[in-house]
Amino acid sequence: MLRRRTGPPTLEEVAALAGVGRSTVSRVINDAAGVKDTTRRAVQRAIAELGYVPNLAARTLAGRRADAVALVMTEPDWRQFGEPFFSEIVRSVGDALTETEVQLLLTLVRTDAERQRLVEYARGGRVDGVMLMSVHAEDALPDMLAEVGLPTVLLGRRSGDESVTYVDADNVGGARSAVAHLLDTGRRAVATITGPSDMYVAQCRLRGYREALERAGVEGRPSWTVEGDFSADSGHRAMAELIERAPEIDGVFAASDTMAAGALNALRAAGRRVPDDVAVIGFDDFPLAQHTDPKLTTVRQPLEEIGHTMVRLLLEEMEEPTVAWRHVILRTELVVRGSA
Amino acid sequence: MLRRRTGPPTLEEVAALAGVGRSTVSRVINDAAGVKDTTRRAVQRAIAELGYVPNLAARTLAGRRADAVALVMTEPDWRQFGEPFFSEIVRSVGDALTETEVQLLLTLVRTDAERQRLVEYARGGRVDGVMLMSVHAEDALPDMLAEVGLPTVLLGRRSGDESVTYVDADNVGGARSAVAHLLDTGRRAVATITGPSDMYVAQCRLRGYREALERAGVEGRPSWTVEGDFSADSGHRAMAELIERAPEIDGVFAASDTMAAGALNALRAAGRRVPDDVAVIGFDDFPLAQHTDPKLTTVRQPLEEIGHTMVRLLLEEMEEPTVAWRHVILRTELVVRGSA
DNA sequence: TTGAAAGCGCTAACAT
DNA sequence: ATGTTAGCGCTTTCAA
Repeated sequence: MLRRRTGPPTLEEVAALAGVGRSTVSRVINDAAGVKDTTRRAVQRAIAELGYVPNLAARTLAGRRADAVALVMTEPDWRQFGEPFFSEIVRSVGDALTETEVQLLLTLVRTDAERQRLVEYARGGRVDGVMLMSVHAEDALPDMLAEVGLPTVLLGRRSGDESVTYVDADNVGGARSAVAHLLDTGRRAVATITGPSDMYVAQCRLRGYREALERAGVEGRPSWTVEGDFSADSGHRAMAELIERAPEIDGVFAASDTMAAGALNALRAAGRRVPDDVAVIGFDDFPLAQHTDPKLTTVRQPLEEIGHTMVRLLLEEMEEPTVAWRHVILRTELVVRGSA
Repeated sequence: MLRRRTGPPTLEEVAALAGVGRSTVSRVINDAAGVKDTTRRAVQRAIAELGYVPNLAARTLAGRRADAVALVMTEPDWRQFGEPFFSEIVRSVGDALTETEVQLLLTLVRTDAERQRLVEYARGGRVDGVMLMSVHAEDALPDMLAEVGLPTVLLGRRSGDESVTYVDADNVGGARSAVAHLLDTGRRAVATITGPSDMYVAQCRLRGYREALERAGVEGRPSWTVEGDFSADSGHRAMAELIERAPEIDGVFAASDTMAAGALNALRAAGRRVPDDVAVIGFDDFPLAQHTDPKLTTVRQPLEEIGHTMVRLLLEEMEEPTVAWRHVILRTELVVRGSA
């Protein structure tokens, strides 16, 4: 590091210049009570004059916290990064933190080397807590962090009995209400395009679909369920397959709006009118729907609230560490727009 | 897993368990030479047994570096975040760092409070260097960092005489070659949709446009230049305006492919055939063009190389701090696809 | 090849 | 209200 001549100004130098003791300076920069106003001023003047900035490493080492939290994105498929879903989460997490003294650190974990580096970084005490997005079922990262007592919050669950604190949307309920809506509006043969069956979120949405059918006394058929991978392309292919093998369907619930958009295209390409012949509802990965079809009815996830809640849980856990993990499931909302 | 008994294991505890001194353990974890092989093994065993991870704050304080760099995104308009341009840069920077011990920290700076927080974070010694993306002309952040001797690299310039080390694409040359291509392929009345005139990058691309016209001996008209804001919408509006006030144009150079996409739509809406009636070239914010029009001819920026170069410059500067700032301008490439 | 000891700059008891 | 002091966990001379 360049400076090291005398190095950057230290608290001690400030104290000397202000003619006070170290601890007084410490009190001033930490807004502690019990400093005479004139003294405080003198110290502040010295700080300004020297351009003093506290050494965070020293502060952390001396027992206080790192005043930083990490928002980790574990995504091998890098293109996900640009998705509105993520940028929306990042934005809301940033918003929730903007009032605090806590610095938000976004980090990427793609390879095992990066995973290892992150663990060392976090365990090394550089952050006070970690939020993880898009964690896959087999990923041990959350456990590696939580087990060491580092406050950790997950966005979504890896499975039905997730042990780490998490915030999730009510995927089952959301799917159920979407399908119920289709049935309520006169559709009978409602199909579904699911997400990858090894993802818990996809399982939940499929469960919701099934529950809605069951509650309405509709006998679903195996041919009404096709698996996609959340991408628009897969939605297109799945829809084409549905048209082929179950021409009777008049409603579709897609486990993501991206797939819903693909399905819409496939329907139109096949000459089916939407929503007259077939109605489509997608599970909303948020503002994306607006880019694809502004009239697509969707199940909206409360992304803003998810971000805020993650931050709240994390800060709470940082404040007073608990052994009890907490799980929050947020309600979704069915947004009915023109074309469903 | 038991923890927090006395806190996480320290180097000292490792030393005790291994039956050696502190410094020996330090040497082992830092891969320093001069440790007998059997000793090294013993230490490693102790480390594993205790699950020891070095305290990074202590390490940093003791004089070594933070082993982290920040990639800062200063973007009030948050929606930019999802742009392929940024995700591509983030990806390539991450790639360039993946082999190193350096942790990449992405941070967002939207408000002044966040700006301040970042400065304190960086000056506080938590990162060894900073890369900044999408810095606006009036932003003093780069200076605030560079002036304290913190290695700093900019993506793009704030003005013609940028003082902080930067990496930029050859915007003038890229624009020139795009327009030259249009002229070479028989277009005469080539218009341009510029970016915001207060952004240096937009100025450069406009300059390139003008230079190309001049070199070809084509007399440009004021009505051939319309200002957009890099968004697709603005491209659409600008094109509509061009059609209106300069119906003679048969070629358009847009300062971003996003605007080019908007322009394309406007042209088609107006019944102009593309590229038969009007050819369009956009300055590529990278993979985006593929989402809009796979046949759109574009000026491609070497984003991968930009990211790598930023990292290289930063690491070099971290290695041995220089007073001399360095500027790198990378060549662009005209990618001719079907429809130009 | 190894250990002992002196800080790195700060916070937080504890004195005053 | 303020100063003194003892660490926080590590790296790094300097001896041995």
